[in-house]
Amino acid sequence: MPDSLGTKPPPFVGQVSMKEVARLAGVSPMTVSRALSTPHLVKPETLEQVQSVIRAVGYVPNRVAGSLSSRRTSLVGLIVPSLRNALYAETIQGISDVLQRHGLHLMISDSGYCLEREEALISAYLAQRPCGLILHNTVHTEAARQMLQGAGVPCVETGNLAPHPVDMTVSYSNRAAGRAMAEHLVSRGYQRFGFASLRIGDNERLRERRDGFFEGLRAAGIAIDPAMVLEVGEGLESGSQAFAELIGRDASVQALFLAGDVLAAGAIFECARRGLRVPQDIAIAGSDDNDLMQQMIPPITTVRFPRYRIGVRSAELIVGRLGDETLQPASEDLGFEVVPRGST
Amino acid sequence: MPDSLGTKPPPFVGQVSMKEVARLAGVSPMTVSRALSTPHLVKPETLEQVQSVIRAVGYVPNRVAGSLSSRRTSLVGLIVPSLRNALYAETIQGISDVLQRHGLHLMISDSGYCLEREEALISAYLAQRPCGLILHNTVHTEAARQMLQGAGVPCVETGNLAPHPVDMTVSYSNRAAGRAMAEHLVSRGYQRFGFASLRIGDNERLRERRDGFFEGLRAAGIAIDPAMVLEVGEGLESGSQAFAELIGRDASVQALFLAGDVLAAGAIFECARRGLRVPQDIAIAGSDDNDLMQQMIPPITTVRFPRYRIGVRSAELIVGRLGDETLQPASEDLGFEVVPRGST
DNA sequence: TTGTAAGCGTTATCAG
DNA sequence: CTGATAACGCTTACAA
Repeated sequence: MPDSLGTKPPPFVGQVSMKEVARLAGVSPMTVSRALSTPHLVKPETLEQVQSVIRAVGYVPNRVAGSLSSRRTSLVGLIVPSLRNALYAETIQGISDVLQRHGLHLMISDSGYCLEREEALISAYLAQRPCGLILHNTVHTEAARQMLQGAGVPCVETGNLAPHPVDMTVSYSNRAAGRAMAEHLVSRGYQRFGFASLRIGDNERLRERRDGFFEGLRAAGIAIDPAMVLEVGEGLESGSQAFAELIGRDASVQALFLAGDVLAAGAIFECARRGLRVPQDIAIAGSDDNDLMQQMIPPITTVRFPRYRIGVRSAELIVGRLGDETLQPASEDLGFEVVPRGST
Repeated sequence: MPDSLGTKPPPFVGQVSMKEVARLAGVSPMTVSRALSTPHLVKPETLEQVQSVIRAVGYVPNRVAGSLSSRRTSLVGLIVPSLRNALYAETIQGISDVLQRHGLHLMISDSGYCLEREEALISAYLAQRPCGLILHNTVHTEAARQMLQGAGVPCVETGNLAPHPVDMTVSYSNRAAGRAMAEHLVSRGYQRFGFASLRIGDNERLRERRDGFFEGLRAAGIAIDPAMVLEVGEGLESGSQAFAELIGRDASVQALFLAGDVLAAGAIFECARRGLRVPQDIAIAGSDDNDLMQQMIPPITTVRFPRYRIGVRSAELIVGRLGDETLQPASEDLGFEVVPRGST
């Protein structure tokens, strides 16, 4: 996969090695190593001496060598479906905040919602011997599962409650969220529903959310017309289109659940353009709360997921495992919240 | 900085080493190495033999060892001011897309808009011996500059046209963008202006955009009242507040340039709530185009920056340098575009 | 508190 | 086309 990037004498930072620092400081390399990793075990004067040489020559330790020797890197790998999506940004920030506090570094890639690409990435990441792996996905290829299981690297799956986690999970239940939204809408008295989401494909999270929604409706004795179920692309524009399509198919529809991305906001914009009143003429609910949902006119009823917290807990589980390898596989359900607003 | 994460016998993926694979395949480790990196240099039958052992035992090469030996990693470091911000997401995606194509991996952190934290991150990243570094920032501490210069690692600065790049730059001119927006608004006939941005602090990009705006107004013989210049927090809500504050200070203001984040959209929402007509009662312009700006009612005039392209070109410059170390420092201006819409 | 010795698992190099 | 050998720059383990 990696194409060759030239084979000339490669660039390298280390003009100065630990050995050289040691020589200049008149100590052994081991003492320099200690001065860096366990300064309290070095005599103050020696420490001072070493540190001054380090500063003088601008020595930057080589973690590649260090990692090989100690058999431990400071890299945590993260694979998300998409980097563009603001959705994942919150989680990434949570992960990053925790890792940074612990001197760990985040390696990140996107699978483009493709399981085969995820598999390739997992393999490439394992080659870097990361000290942890976080996957925003709970469905993997068989090969990927095997690699993960065999690797013995702490691994957190997130984005959905995984029934059979490879190792650890931190998430919320998309199915329950969908159900809860159905219950909310039913409780408001709506009877005729429409549903749109991003393309589901391999996306277990969306599938669950949708199925949960249908389940909730069924529980209330309501069936949704298959013609009123849509998959569309990303972006506000798609939300507008989804709205147009659904209302075109059944003008008497009373409530739409537009699950994912900012589809619901796009629908509200479309309503405004058409002069439709929300929720009097039609109710609209979304998922993934953010300040746009809150600021829209009317503000949009959504399901809120604790995305930042999920990032934080995912990273914390990795860090915890590093500190204590006997920690058992954990599965955390961080829940969700239906936020009722003016749009329903 | 890294706090100790336990010192027990560390976890490791490599149940199987190259040596072991070699033994099982009845060849030397070097042949296994070649089978992996330069398969065309290995006799087909030997290759087949080695590959089948690799599959059988699930061997995952250890890139840490490989990197140490070859003195070359496949890691590119990226430091952005914030991971949350959708702004950077586009650029990150561009970088990631290119790196992935070349078998490189992205290490990412956020500096939280803090130069000292950026410095610490640069140092930590250099310790990983990355094959490239991308900084979404052009102003650094003196120590950071020195490290970067001494490191000899390909480095791209972005986010603003750097007058004195450490190595390479890929960007657009925030100053020119500010000026262009001033010219646009002046050309529409507005005379009394207000300006709000996120907190500027060490953020050279925002400072330049603001100064460019003032410069453009001055060039048209227009002065902006210092009381009509504001700094606010992030988010739509802040945009609403900025609007409220500015209009409160001078009800006769005709046009607002809300530079940064989604401030302009927040202002438009506030107008809607107050029943003000845009642009008849007041014109509003923003920066950083995205589909929200486009979908708002009215759609918002903005400056559009080629954020995805910037990511792509940044990564390409790194990759290019890896392939040919004699490539000279490049500085690319990818420009920007004022997108006139209904809000002005 | 410091030092010595022995790797860590690859790849560069050169010989065959 | 294949192999032997010597690094790569650090840390672990043990000794002094």
